[in-house]
Amino acid sequence: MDSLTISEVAKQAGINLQTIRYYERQGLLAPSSRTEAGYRIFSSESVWRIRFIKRAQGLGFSLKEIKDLLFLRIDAHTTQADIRKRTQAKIADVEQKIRHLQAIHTSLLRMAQDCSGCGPLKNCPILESLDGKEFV
Amino acid sequence: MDSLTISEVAKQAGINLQTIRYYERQGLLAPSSRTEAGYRIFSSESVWRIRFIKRAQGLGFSLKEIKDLLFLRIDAHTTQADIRKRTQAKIADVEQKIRHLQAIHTSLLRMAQDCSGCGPLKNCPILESLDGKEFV
DNA sequence: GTAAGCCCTGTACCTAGGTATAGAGTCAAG
DNA sequence: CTTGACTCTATACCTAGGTACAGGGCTTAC
Repeated sequence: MDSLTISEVAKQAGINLQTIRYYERQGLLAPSSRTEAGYRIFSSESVWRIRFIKRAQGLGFSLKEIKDLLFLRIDAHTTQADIRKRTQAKIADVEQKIRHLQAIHTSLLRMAQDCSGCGPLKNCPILESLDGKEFV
Repeated sequence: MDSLTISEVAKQAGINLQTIRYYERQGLLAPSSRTEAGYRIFSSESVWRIRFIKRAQGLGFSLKEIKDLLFLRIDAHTTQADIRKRTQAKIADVEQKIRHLQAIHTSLLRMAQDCSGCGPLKNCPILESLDGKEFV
């Protein structure tokens, strides 16, 4: 009752069947065994693992980083501190992305504020900004 | 003196030569003419246009959106209001991305704070979060 | 025993924004 | 008149994260 076919896993995890095979190729997931005919057999743990992957992706981890996390987890020498360190690196990463987007946001806002929304196009301050006449 | 070869444009705009041909294929840029031998001839305006593209990219516009902006600009019926509207749509887009990253940031921070950084791995609150036992 | 509905592998395709390579033609200097 | 630097097109390759399809093999119910 704990042995699932690939389509059952896909359905339970809410994921495309092809994606499961893709994760297997990427080394993120493996069937616990195969039938004589070569059919993949998964345990319900695989469903958890896919959910883990999806949550971590949602938090901005790449598949490669997630794979690292999974292997860290399996490694007997890994400590909570290791996992915490990865998480803190990812926090710094996300903070960096936010700062970048905020700089973009500021520039766009300034451009839109400078523009009255009327007047001839050739005097459009937004396009002038993009032309680099006064914008860094 | 206003007619440049592709490699001169590439050098002046600080961009890869192949990228210029790529932009041409994408309809973002075109040589003003060709020599008899088929060599592209650019005007120095192309250098400005590439800078425009690079600035707009830096502000989070995709090449497709930039192409739209360029065509808007050429269209005689376009007004400042049209350009302003695009810019405001992009502002909303950037704000959305910032909100998403901030939600990620909050979750990651909470996970890291819950984790003392010591203790056995099997009790790691970060991994528990990712396992979905208490985390949305 | 056969048809539907699974499953397998391998390969190609997709977006986005390029970069690289192959094979051929052109141009200018010595 | 040849050599090296430049250009052309076409095609392949790259990351990231998948998705789709072709051609075949199981399995199960009728």
